[in-house]
Amino acid sequence: MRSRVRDDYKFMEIRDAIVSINQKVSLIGVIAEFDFPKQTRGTDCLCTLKIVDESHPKPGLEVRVFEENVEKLPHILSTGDIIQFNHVVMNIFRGEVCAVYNKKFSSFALYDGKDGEAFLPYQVSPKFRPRDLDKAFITGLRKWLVSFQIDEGSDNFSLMREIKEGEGINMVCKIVHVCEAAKDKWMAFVWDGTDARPASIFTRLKDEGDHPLPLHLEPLPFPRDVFCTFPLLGTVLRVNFYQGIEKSCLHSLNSGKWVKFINLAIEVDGGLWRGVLTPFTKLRYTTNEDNLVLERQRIYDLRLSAKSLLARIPFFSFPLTSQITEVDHKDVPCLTLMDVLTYSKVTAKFKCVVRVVAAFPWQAENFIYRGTYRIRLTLEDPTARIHAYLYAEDGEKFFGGYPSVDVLKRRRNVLLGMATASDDYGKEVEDGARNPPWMQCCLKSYYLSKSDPWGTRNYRIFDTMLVV
DNA sequence: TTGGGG
Repeated sequence: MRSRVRDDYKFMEIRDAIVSINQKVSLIGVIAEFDFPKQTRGTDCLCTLKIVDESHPKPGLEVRVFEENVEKLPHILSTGDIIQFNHVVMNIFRGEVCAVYNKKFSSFALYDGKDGEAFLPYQVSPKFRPRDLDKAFITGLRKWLVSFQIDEGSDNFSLMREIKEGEGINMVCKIVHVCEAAKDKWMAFVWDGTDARPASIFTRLKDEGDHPLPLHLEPLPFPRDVFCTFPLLGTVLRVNFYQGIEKSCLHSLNSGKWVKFINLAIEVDGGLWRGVLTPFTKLRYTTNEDNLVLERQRIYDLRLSAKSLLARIPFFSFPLTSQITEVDHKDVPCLTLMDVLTYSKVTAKFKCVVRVVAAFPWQAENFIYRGTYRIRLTLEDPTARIHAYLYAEDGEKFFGGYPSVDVLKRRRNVLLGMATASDDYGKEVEDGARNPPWMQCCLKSYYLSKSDPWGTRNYRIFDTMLVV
């Protein structure tokens, strides 16, 4: 009897636990992967995590934790943290071995990973009782973890430039910002140094007046000092949280940290890419020395070091086969719209490669108002969107004087990548999604009010000619 | 008891 009590307390290596089906065991391991709480069809909430130790570094053991509410589930701060389970039951579920945490008799304790020094858990379940024995195991795991590299097996991780709509994208990215974008609506901003593919635009230009194409997915524009912390090259993907899981996601997404997402959902909204963390998304262990992280940094460093005038052009505009514009200032290097947004002076001139994703007004006959060109264009590159105006003599230069409405319509259609048709009354209507071509343009920024130069900053296209 | 579905 005495020995059974002792056995109860002893940690089992994962290698031994997986052949102890239907037995109650105690385990301690490093969290290699975890997902976010979901309500089960029964009475409980569930979160699943995968633990590894030296005896079983891959693929790890799944532990399913059932608890009566989200609060009682483990709130994991980071993959790589250490978790201890007492009295979990080894089980076979759908042909796979796993450990099941039973709220009636199991307990857990969560500790910092390899960078931790303390033996005080940061979260424990009510039934947990600490013992001296735990410390030695925590120290051992922390030591082992220093040289541990996770084995990704055959899992495929997409670059930002490979994302497409659907569920189940795996990505390695750096968190560049996390904020409460609106009340109770949190958003993470992630980046891997590559450019997302331009998305088709499905909104109608005739709605542009009342419902303009958004410049960003966050409800309010950022203060400039936040933008200034964003990378200048590569797409920053906005990531939303599936309702109710923010609380368990947020603390594991810290700015500056590289993360691996498994099963990130990808949507397009207003022609902008959006990631969604769902209850089926998992976070996987990674370090700054991870091969996949190093690979992304190499790709980015290579982009940054390119010396050509076109070094910062969008990946998908290369090699700019459709030259629809000609610009003066040919010897000036191209910049990104994030360069433009974060430039240190209000008054400046730039050259960029962008797509025109919207125009207001959209009807060619309204481009000229009281004899003067006045059009607001929405410009996009992989880093940002801005409004830029085509005004007066700059419009004249752009459209080559004052051509007939038919010629203007044709040029607009090319510029915006749009098809039009006529309705039963001969009225022009838009036909289908738009896929605008890339164009080079010169941009100048200026202010409207000297008393508030940053608050009234505007952009205009200049020295640019449409040649279609 | 509960447990991703295709």
